[in-house]
Amino acid sequence: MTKNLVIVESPAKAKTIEGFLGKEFTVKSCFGHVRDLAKNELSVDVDNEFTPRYIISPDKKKIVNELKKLAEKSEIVWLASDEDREGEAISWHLTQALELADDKIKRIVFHEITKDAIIKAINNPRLIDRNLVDAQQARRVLDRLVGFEISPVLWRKVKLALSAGRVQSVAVRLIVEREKEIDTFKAISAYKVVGDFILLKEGKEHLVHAELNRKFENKEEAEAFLKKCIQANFKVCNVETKPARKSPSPPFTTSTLQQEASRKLGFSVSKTMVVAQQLYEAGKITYMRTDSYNLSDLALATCSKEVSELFGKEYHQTRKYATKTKGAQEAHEAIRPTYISAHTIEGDASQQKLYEMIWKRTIASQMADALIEKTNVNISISTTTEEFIAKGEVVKFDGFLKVYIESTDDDNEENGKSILPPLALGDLLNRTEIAAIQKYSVQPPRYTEASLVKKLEELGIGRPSTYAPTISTIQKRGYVVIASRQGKERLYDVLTLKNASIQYQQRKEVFGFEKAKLIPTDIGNLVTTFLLEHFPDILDYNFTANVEKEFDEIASGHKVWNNMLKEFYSPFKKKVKYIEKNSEKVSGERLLGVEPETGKNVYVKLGKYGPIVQIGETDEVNKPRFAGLLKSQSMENITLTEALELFKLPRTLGIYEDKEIVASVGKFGPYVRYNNAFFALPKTENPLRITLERAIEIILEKIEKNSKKLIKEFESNKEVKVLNGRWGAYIAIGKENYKIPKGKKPEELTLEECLEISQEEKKTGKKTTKRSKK
DNA sequence: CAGTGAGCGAGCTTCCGCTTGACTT
Repeated sequence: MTKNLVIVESPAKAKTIEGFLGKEFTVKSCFGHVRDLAKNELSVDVDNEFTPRYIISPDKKKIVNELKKLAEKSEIVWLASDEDREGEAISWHLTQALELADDKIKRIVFHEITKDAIIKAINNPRLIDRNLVDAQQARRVLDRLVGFEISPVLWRKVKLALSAGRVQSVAVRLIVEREKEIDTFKAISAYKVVGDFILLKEGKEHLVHAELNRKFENKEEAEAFLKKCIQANFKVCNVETKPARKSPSPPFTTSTLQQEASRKLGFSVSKTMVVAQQLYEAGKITYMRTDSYNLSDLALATCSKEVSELFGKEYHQTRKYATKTKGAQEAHEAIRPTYISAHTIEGDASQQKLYEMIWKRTIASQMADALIEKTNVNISISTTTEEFIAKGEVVKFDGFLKVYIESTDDDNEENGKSILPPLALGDLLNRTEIAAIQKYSVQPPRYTEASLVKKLEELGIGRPSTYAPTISTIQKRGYVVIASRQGKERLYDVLTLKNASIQYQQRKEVFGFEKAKLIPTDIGNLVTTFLLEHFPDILDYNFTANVEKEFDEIASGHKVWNNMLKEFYSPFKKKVKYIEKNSEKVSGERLLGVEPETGKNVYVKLGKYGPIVQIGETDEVNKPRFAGLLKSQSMENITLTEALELFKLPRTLGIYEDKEIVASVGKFGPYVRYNNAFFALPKTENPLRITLERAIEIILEKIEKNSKKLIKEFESNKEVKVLNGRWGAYIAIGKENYKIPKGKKPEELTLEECLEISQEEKKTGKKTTKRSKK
């Protein structure tokens, strides 16, 4: 019987800490919050001091019971949840859920998982900070009020099952507004001039590449300049060398890890988190949901040793980074390898790549600046005052660059920062070619998942644990999609001076191509417009920052939490009621034109199940006709011709083996139907255009694939099957499915083994998976 | 589950943050 029960949030952490403490301590994890507001009702008594009604979260009942039993047998319960607002609340909820007496609990905190830190924490227990808990309650209740009051307004005024929230609505707004910027963006162009010269020195020819120190607004000016160059002499008129230094980036936080993994490894935000979680659970890295740049003293010391041994003492520099992130809570360390000495790890390719990146970033953060020598050489032109400038860069001491180079979102800086030939004042240069190239300004880039996270973090909106879920929520609600945009072609001018003649040329370039970016949908646009009109304060980019200030005042005891909520709620609720009563339903209806045959109006608007086209008026005796838009179309861009075409569905494509093939769009997207079965069309196919041949191909493929679904069947018991599913092989018995234990080959399973596995899983209480209803 | 889109109105949807497994066209 142990005397001490320590409760932390994460099970991996519990395991590590148990090793540090003696036999007298049992360490358990509560898996985060154990109580919350009930899911399907407001659960806040708004007329009575905003008293929350908490329940034990259904998925935590088991763990709460277990902890309760252990707590009863213990003398002291050490509440060791994270040292931040949520962590403090978790501890307080534990005292309530486990019914712990005040004299039985001790609250302890530590920021790093080292033996010293834990022992120190145990020796310095404190009480639960009720002010901090109240700040969390204010945060929780505010989010509930915002979400559960505004969402129903959207159901009635826009479309069913939509949602609004302090974080998600602002995230969507960012994407919507970026798209607007792109729509209204007008590219302007200027002529950039680059020159190639030859330097003759010591019998050798050296090539010098330089750029003019100004741009020209139009072709005429550019041409006039080139003409002046025909007779000109080019001479080095200034050589300037100055030292510069580059410093490494701080070690990773959740958000910077997501950004860098996206740029360097092409990982989605959620993939990064899944892989990081695996590394964490395997004990390879520290906790992956953090906003702190801090490294433990132990980590600093081992980095110092590692750098010195690998590269020499002169490469090492101890650095501590201060957090500049708004609202950071810094309950953890930065993300770093648990053991710096492990340069690589075992694991799958994703784990290895992500680990290597974390290792390099951590090590580099404790390395010396790179020392660089930058050289600017000015080249005068005898016939005019403009000058060419050649830039060179020489790394004198590589420092941290030996290990790690951070990438940026706009990796298109091409202008050569290379080594320059030995240019000296007064050197004469021969021109080989001077070109004036028309360059267009670049439209703002659409957000990637990772760059959206970066923006949200800058605004102090969302937390490390919610970045990935937020991105998936706004997609699930249909506000945004991840899609690519084809680039468009345009011509640009190139004027080239070679020998004594100027050649004029037009070249083609593709611009605006973007791959896998966040793009708003019609619904995203409509909802954002609606919310901006009626709830501008909540959609304000500073809303979170402002309420955070109030949460801080609650935490410091200068404000009472339910008073803060009262101040917010009274005007807010009034607004909600007013809108319910006075605002019209929005559908984004737009008149496209008239149908030629009938002269009836053709509209596009948001219907109950998504965007639709309507021919005729709603109040006519003859009901209007409707057709849904294709996924690739949008309410904003659809043309009358495209809209009318939609009414050609369903389309009969032809006959295959005596049966008709029909293409159309259904509840689940475009499909072809054949022999009473449905075959979903891949994204690349359009039901309006698909040919009979292609449809047959798709049908045969699917039939082929289905035949492979069955791995094994048993004569004596037809109920039992081994099937191939999306996540590999599984056993299906009637309508229940069972996992195949690791180490067993699906093809070799016998009927007896299958039944045994199903019995086993039922007994261990594992939830068997039933076919989802509906 | 693969043809809905009016209006009536039963019963439903929805937030953010903390944590892991379980999840099967």
